[in-house]
Amino acid sequence: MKNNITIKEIAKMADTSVSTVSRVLNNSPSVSKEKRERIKKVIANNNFQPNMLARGMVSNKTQTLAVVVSDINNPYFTDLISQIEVISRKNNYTLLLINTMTASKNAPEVNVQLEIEAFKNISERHVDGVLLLGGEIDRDLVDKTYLNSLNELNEQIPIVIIGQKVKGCKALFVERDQFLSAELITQHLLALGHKRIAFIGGEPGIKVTTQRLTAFKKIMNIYSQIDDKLIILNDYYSQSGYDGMNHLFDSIEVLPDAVVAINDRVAWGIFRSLQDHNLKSPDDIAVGSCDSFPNGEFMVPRITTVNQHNESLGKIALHYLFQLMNHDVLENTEETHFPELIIRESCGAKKTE
Amino acid sequence: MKNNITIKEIAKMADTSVSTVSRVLNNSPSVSKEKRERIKKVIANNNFQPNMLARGMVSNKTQTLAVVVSDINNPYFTDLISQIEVISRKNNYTLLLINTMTASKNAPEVNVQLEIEAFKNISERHVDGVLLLGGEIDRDLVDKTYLNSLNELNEQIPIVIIGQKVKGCKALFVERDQFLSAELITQHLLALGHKRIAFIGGEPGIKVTTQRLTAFKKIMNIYSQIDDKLIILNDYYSQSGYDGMNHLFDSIEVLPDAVVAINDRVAWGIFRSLQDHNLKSPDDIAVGSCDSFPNGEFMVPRITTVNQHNESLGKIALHYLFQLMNHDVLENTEETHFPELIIRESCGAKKTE
DNA sequence: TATTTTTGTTTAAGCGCTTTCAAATACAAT
DNA sequence: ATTGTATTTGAAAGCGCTTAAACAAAAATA
Repeated sequence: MKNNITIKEIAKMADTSVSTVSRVLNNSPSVSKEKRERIKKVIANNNFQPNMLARGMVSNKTQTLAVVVSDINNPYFTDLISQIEVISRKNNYTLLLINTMTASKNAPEVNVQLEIEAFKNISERHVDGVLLLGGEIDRDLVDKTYLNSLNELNEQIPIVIIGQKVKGCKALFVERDQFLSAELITQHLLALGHKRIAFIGGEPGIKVTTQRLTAFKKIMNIYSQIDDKLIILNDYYSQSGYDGMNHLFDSIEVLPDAVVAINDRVAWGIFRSLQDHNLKSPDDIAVGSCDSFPNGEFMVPRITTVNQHNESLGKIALHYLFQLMNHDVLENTEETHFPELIIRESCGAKKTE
Repeated sequence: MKNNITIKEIAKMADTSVSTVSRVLNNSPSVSKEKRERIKKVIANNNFQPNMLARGMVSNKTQTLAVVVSDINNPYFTDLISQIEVISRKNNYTLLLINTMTASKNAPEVNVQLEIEAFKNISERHVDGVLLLGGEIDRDLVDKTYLNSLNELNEQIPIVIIGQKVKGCKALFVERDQFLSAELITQHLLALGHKRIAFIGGEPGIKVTTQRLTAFKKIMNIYSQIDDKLIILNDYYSQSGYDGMNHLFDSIEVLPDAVVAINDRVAWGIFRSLQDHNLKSPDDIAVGSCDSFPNGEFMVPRITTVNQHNESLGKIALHYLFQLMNHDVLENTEETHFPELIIRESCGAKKTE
């Protein structure tokens, strides 16, 4: 492995001092034109790359953002990350990626420990900012030790969390309205004449699930009634939708008219289960979802779902993070998006009694 | 933002020298038991985290691996990354993520430039190793400047590439057999009695596509014949499959018996197109794919595809990377996996003439 | 008791940069 | 020539850590 050339050697070759070279590297003004040119030439000829560690030591800036994500295999998160990556790169930041896999059902203590270690790691690395996407913070009851550790990191480095606000957490939150999304799809199904509606998917004890389920129940209580046997939680994957729907077939006498899935992937599993029982959506059972995933328009049937405008979520989060990093007074972005119903096929047309 | 405590202050508080504190941090032997305990206590009480930048400066180790990936929204890559992340973390490495988005069809020069800048960034950051997943390296004709830049980085930092070997590239390659995967699915379709077979998806000029297409043609030439009008390349997404199949409906008099899709996502688009034309797979047109994606078993119809054993690819790549980083003599992993046909529903049963 | 060896500790140099401060040079105005 | 001012430059300190080398104290050997 080749040793890297240093600023010292550049200085020697350009017959000047280290400080002057440093000045041209940082575009400091007070360097004479000819000297600047000469130094630049030497830098280019030798393909010199300043060592960021050394720079970071003195400037206290690493040009690095940490992204802590609970499940990098979830398209919702990768979508966010790719947004974040592009904007970061444009602003000269590189991402440190930490996948805490909280979504996989480890024992809660394990997950907590994993994330706390991530915070420690981040602290040691002196990144300039932190983005937290999902994980322990999403639980209805956030672990106390965890919260302390997060707040402690927040004293050192600004943190922006994409998720639902947590009491006692001092980081900045960027929220989506999880209630409204579930309300929209439930209302839509009711408006189409469906009465007996199931709710499938999502993990108990996780805020998103709790909030969507609460909204579902609220709307159902107003316009119809709830059958608790039709509520089946588990997680956010297709398997969960498949198992959930199969369970209904196995355990219920009267099937529901419609199903609300926690997201499109769960809906996918539900479609598969329906097909296995020679039933079709929407003709036999309508299916709507609360969270639009890519390629929903190619599903069979094309899925009716709720778009949560994830496309600008990363941008907003970074907007705030950069402001925190600059110690700016926080200034609102204009981008407040409301969830939006995407009507396709899977809920069917108006049902005539 | 709180200032971090330093080793110097710890030393003062523990009434000892900086070097002794450093020794207990690094588990060096020659520290008396009582002093070690005392120092450890002070460290714990003050929640001291050694500054990794400073450590990196002197040790020339950053405990960081760079992952350069061309499309983080592609489940194939996120799957790899999550494997890589887990193993790295266990070995005390954190990932620097760079998404070059080559998969999006920028002008080639733009992509090349983007990756070259990524290499520069990586070089500045003095990471300990680099993993390259897709991108420019996947082209049939790799750009010369790009290759130079990659080789140059490789002089400084060990690089492992998951992809097809490139002549003149000095990094280490971990390959999958792209020919065999396409052969398997093509043979399977032929064995079931299908004769007129289309090939949809993939990007021209990209190695994976070229190799799979070559294999497809080879097998077709032996057992049947090729109709060039049935070969439609584009990219790797569902839209591409949808458009491709629609194009066949619009432009061809005699539809094919079967289709080979470049991957499951493209197949998904094909299914949607078939449905739009009131056709069904496998009954009307059989569809097989070369590259298994998660949840294929929930598709309607359940897709017959080829498993390329991605589940151990990341592990193997890291195995080699760690060896390179240790300047070990390269030692083979025992894990040579061959692609494997997963027979589900979408190719149908044996066709009777 | 003197001498060597072992063990524990500190001092100091240095990793590659940035930045302060003081010195040197240039130029203009007197 | 003399002074004042503005512009360039370089020496040196320091960022937080590791580590080689020097030193001191304790233990082992003669």
